[in-house]
Amino acid sequence: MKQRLAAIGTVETLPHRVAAFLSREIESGELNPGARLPTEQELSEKFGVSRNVVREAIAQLRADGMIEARQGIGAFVLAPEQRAAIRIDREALKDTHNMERLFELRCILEAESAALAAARRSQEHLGSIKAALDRMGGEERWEEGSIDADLLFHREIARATGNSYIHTFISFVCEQIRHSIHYARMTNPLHDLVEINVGEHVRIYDALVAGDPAAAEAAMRAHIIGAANRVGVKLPLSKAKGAK
Amino acid sequence: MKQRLAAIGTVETLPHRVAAFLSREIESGELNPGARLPTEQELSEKFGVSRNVVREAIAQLRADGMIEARQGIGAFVLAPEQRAAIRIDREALKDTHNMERLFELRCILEAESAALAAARRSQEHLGSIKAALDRMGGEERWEEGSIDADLLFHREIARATGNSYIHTFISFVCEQIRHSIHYARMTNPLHDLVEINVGEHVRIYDALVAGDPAAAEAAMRAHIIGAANRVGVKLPLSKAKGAK
DNA sequence: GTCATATATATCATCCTACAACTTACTTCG
DNA sequence: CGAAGTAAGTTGTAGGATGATATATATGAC
Repeated sequence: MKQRLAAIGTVETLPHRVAAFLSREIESGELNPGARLPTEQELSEKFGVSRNVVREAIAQLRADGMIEARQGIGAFVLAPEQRAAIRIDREALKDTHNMERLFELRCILEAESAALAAARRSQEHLGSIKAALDRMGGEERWEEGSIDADLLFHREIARATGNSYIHTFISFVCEQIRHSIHYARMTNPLHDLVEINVGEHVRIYDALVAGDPAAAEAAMRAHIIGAANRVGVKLPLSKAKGAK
Repeated sequence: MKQRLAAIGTVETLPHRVAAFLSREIESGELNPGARLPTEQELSEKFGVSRNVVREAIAQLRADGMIEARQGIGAFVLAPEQRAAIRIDREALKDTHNMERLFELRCILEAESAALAAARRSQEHLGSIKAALDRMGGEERWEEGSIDADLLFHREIARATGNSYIHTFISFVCEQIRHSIHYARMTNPLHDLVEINVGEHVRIYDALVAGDPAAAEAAMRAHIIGAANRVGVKLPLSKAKGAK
């Protein structure tokens, strides 16, 4: 009877659950910055787990800069500004509004990055981007493979900017969107096939080859807006300027 | 002799050090994705700490999606794409090149966000942005206060986009830059006073009031390039278009 | 010999206790 | 009244014990 969804190895460990609980309590504002958390012992009693489990949970929050523990005193909630990590709540992404916001962020990041990539790409970069492009169309409709190739295409463009932070941020945002779409398809098999518009990708690639930043940016912007539409998210971007 | 820098309560706990070590080993490629980590016992012996400490360290890496632990088998390094969090190594930011990259990312994020903010800002938003602006100039040269106000100014603009993810990302990047500059000043007191160009901020604010996205974007871009220059980082942005 | 079952082993997951280090508050004594 | 010392509470670390899970080995039936 111990059913297990096992969403790809996410075994939902005890520390993870405790951390998620506390994290939510902080995000929601029940625990304001400066507030002191209950002691480890109180938490372990409250959740019915060992103090060890509580400590592992707190270690997470601490690493993220959400709380600060001071020996002999206790643990305190830190201000949101001093977070040491960005983490996106996947539960929240089930809300279409948040999905829309994430696509908007992605658009901002990728559009300008495409312009940078067009200006800086090397031949080696173009090669790996082309390879991803080929995989995308040639994957004979094996969905996961096409999606992987799609993501790789975007990551390789981010890499071509030569800026590792841009690469990290774009990879992260894309991956969050991928997970979110994956989940949406699990629960609602309406859109059974995620269409990938190869034409849009080719236009981006051509602009990169031509080394035309403005064209690359426009093509990327159009592509992401299109991709959002295809999964049922319409972007309210102000900047659909000079399209097509 | 137990000297302590005590960078604001960062007491350098044992799990933190172990996590940092493993994290570096993964980032540097010594532990490739798919590779198996040493067992918890081996690690505890290697570092001379208890297994408890090792587990807290691993809990961190797990939460970040850097490794995956499977009961009965071991812990394995995950591919960079499946990170669940973005974290920036502050050690790496001591390198000017990385600082430059971070400013470039910030420029991309904030420029377009300023355009969005200009299109969407409410009166309430303008009020809090103005408040930050006033604090910035009026802080009678108390550095930390001015810097706080500066950051608040940028955060409030990000908030005015109405997109919480944009707010989170911009806050995060700005905070990393702040820490990095703070550190640079500690070790190298050459630039003793971080100048804040109030004029640039006013131009951004005026564009927001006017509801002019293009002007807001241009002003923000010019400001960030200027800010980077003032701390000794020159941005190689391709997009200094329509400058002024 | 081959396959299925049972056992042993390795590893992570959790729990428990104990002590050290640190802070705060109280008590005691001058 | 003041200062030093003491006690209690809290986090940090250590170490061992047990449960859960996966792999490898051994055993036995056919």
